[in-house]
Amino acid sequence: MPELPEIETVRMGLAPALERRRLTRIVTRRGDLRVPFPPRFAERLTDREVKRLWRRAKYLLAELDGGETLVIHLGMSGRVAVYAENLERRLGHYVYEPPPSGAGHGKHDHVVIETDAPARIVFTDPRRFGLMLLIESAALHRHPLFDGLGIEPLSPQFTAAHLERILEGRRAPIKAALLDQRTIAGLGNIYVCEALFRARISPRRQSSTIAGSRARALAAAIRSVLLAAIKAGGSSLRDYAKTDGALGEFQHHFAVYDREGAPCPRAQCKGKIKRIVQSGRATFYCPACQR
DNA sequence: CCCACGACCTGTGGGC
DNA sequence: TGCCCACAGGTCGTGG
Repeated sequence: MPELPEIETVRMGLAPALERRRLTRIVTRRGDLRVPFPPRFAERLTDREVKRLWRRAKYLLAELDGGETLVIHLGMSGRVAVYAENLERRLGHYVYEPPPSGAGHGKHDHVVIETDAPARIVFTDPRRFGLMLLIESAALHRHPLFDGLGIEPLSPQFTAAHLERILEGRRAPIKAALLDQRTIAGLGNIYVCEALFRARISPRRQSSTIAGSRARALAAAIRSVLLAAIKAGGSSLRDYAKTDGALGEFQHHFAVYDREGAPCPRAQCKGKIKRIVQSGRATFYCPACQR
């Protein structure tokens, strides 16, 4: 479920159970996800306190006392569920109360973390493209996973001028450039398609031609689609997005994604949504109003 | 450096 | 009804 708005939704749902809480018990059910768990993973987490939970690109980052940060990526199919007992008023509205006895024992439940909230956090990932790492907090920005990442699209530094500069001289189609995490951090297939639609820009357009008013439209579209998706609790396709098990709602607001053949939702436009493949991934757009 | 593509893994939905 | 294959929110390594 995992682009920036979904990760941000998970972060907000997880924060009450993690921030300023102590990790009391960690269980891993296998040796690896996309990469092996770090050596002595459970021991290094046990009895640590989470100072803050933040996000960079599509990574969730739990900064621990003791100088390390727990890095979590959800890959394609990763999910996080929070089970908290009798904490409704303090923690928000968790639907699982008390936790079902089987919680954390599903076929693809790979990691279970308990905290003194008290809460049980279950990480599920059928495809195992996700990862969990421990990295020294002070060295995070120099770590290979993070040092080449592009700008955060919701930061004040993300402007049309910045966008124009990072697309300068690039020959790849704009769809591919926006998917590249070194250009902008956090966009994925859904929100790139949706942002290009909002900006009326063809996904096939050469990146370097996006300047001036087009850059302004695209920067604004990226920001607006991400904010709208976060407000809606992210998008739920086959799975649920939120830590309380409820579905995100933004999939009901897709203009183009997974809507091949549907009429273009833009007023006055007579176009029909088309599906093409770019660098191996599906792209959806309206050939009539996206240029 | 820049870009395209296949690989990684499991589940599911649609077509026959 | 059942089978098979194409495809799925992301990265990463390789090769041109």
